[in-house]
Order: sequence, then C-alpha cells, then structure tokens
Amino acid sequence: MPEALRADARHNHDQLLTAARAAFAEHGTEASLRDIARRAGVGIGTLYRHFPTREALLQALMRDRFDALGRRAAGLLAEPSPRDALLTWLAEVAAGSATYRGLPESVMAALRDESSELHASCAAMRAAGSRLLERAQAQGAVRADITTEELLALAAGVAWAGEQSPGHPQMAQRLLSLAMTGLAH
Amino acid sequence: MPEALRADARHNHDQLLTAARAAFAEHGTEASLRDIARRAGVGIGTLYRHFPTREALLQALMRDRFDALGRRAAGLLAEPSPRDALLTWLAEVAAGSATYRGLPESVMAALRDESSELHASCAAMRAAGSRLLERAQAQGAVRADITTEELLALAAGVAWAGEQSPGHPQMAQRLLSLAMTGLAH
DNA sequence: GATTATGCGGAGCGATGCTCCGAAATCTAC
DNA sequence: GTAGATTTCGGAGCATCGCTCCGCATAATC
Repeated sequence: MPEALRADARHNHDQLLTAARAAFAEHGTEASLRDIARRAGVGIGTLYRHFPTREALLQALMRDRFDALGRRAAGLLAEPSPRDALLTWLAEVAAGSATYRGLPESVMAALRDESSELHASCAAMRAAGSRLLERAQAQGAVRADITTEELLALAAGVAWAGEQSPGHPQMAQRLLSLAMTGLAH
Repeated sequence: MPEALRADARHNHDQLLTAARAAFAEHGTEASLRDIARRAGVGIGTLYRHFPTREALLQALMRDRFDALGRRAAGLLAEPSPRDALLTWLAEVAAGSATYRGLPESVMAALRDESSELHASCAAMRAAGSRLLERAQAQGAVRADITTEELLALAAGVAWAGEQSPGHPQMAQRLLSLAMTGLAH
C-alpha cells in the first residue's frame, strides 16, 4: 500500500508501526497516540497524516495477521479431521484477537465495517473460515445451523473473556472447548 | 449504605444516580462524568465526593441488579428442570450485563475485585449461581467439570459479543444456547 | 544549485478525569 | 431564633487526551 512515498515518509511510517506495536502491547489499544509519536521520534501531526484514526493504525498492524489466518484456514483444509481443523483455526483466531488488550473490539469492528481499509483481508479470512466450517458441517461433525458470523463472534467473545480473566490464563481455550462440545450432556 | 447524611447530600446522591442511569444508557459506561454532574444539577466536585471513581458509580447502579440476580437464582431452584433453570438464569445474567454498552467489562471487574464495595452482593450472587449449577450437575444435566467462574465468564463474554454485533440482535441468546448444547455433534 | 511538491512538527482547540479549597448550606445547642 | 460548629458544595485549575491546521523544512527533479 505505501508506494512512491518520499524516503523520510517511508521511514517514519515504519517507525510508527514499531512504536505502535510496543505501545499497544504495553498499554492496550487505548495507548496514547502522542506517546506513540514520541516513541517513534516523530511529531503528532505526522502520526495523524499516516494514520488518520487509531483504528487505521490498528488495522495496519492487523492486516498481516488477518491474511495469515486466511491462509491458515486454507491450509487446514488438508487436515484429516474437519472438526479438529475448525477448532484449531478458531483457537488461533481467538489468540490473534487477544494480541493486545482491547483488540477484540477492533476485530469485531473491522469485521462489520464494510468501508474499512482491510475489508478485503477481512472478507478473505471470513471466506476461508467458511470453507472450513462447511467442510465440517458436510461431514456431519458440526451442526448445520451455524453461521460464520456466529463462529467469529464466538472466537472474539472468547478472546475477550480470556483477557478479562487474568487469574485464569487458560480461560479462553477452556470456553472455546466448552462452546464446541457444549455444557449440557 | 448512605446513612446520617445531610439532607442536601442525600438529595444530590439520588439525583446523581438518576442522571448516571440516563447517561450510561445513552452513551455507555464511558459517558462523561462532567455531563452526569451537569444533568444532576450538581458540581463536578460533588460527583467525585459521592462516587470517587467511575467504577464506584457503576457499582452503585449494579448492586440492586446483582442482589436481584442472586434472589432469582434461589427462586429458580424451585424450577423442575435444573437444566432449564440454569440456562434461564445465565440468560438473565447476560442480559443484565448488557444493560449499558461497556458494562460487561465492569461486571467482570467487580467479580474479580475482592476489595470492591459490592463484593458482598457479588459473592452472594456467585454462591446462588453455584447452587443452581451444582443441582444441574448432580442430576447429570450438565458436565461435572464446569466451574461457576467459567459460567459467569461465559455469560459476560456472550453479553459482550452481543453488543458487538448490532446487526444481529439475537446474537447473545444464540451464542449462549450454542455454548449450552455445543457446536459439535 | 534552483524549483517544486511533498512531508514534517508542534502550537493550539475543546474536552476529558480528577484535585483542592474558599464559600455556602445544614445541623446542633441554647 | 440565633450562633457556632461541621458538613457539603461548586467550580477554577491542572495535566492529558484526540485531533486540526499551517508555516517551514526537506527530499525529489531538472
């Protein structure tokens, strides 16, 4: 996406991304943008020119991850057990959504915002996930009335619950597995 | 809790609670505290004296709800089907957690904060929920390895996912029912 | 080296959460 | 009712936030 930029602009762009990664990791997605600019050795105006909104900055960091998850879903189609493939993928989506504190909100926002910059990556990931789901359903391993939206909302919700339960580090995995097999007998 | 307060103080306390309810309903839990003070016809200093933190204000609004959910759990022990009783209660916990946008975070925070003002209400609700869960487990309607923490995290997570899916108004109910019976066959 | 266009920086705006203390209102005792 | 003690009020003020705007610096081009 950043093509034909002036040398200093390209440099600042990269500095901002590294600074943002560090700040988001440290303070969550609500980290101070002023602080990110400071860390990057850049004026606040420069940050806003490169990334007009906080969401744009987050999405620039998420794009690679979304693409990777899309490819991963495609790869998991080779997995012999459709059920395990789906569960593995969901766990990875949840883990990715929990990279930064507060990220699940942004993931859900990106999923529903059609005008988003990374709607393409997003749609590709969703489509790849759909194929994974349909395969599991065709084989009868998963209920037929589940939609991809529900699956992704579930993964994000589980990631959210995980980051709200600091005392129980395995909460996300646990809830995901419960949702898969059900609480009831 | 507010005993032996001066008349004006008591009046302002009530005004603040009503104003807070309205503001949180309108703008979510991140509503401006200055605005709440303004609506209550009160200075900002007065708000902070009565409720030193935003969380304190939210908890004052949540206490009644927590108590009610505790009593509700006790009442549902009379329900013939332990499974249905548990599911009904969980749905009501989730609905209560979604009263205001952003409330699930505060609910989870109150659940884990032992020093919280409403830890008593909180513990009572958790205990009542536990009895509901144990009854369902004793009857074999629910897996034996489920904990109350997991149940409450699940309810909050489901409430969160619901408010992140504005296009799908039934998402919370749907995810809860999926978690109950499981995605897999 | 001169010209042009692109990108940079930070002062500045309005709003936020929160503190602090002089002023005002209530309560108590007579 | 009045005086005095005590509680409560109110908002000015501070630091910080997200975000805009425009004069200035700097890289690219010739």
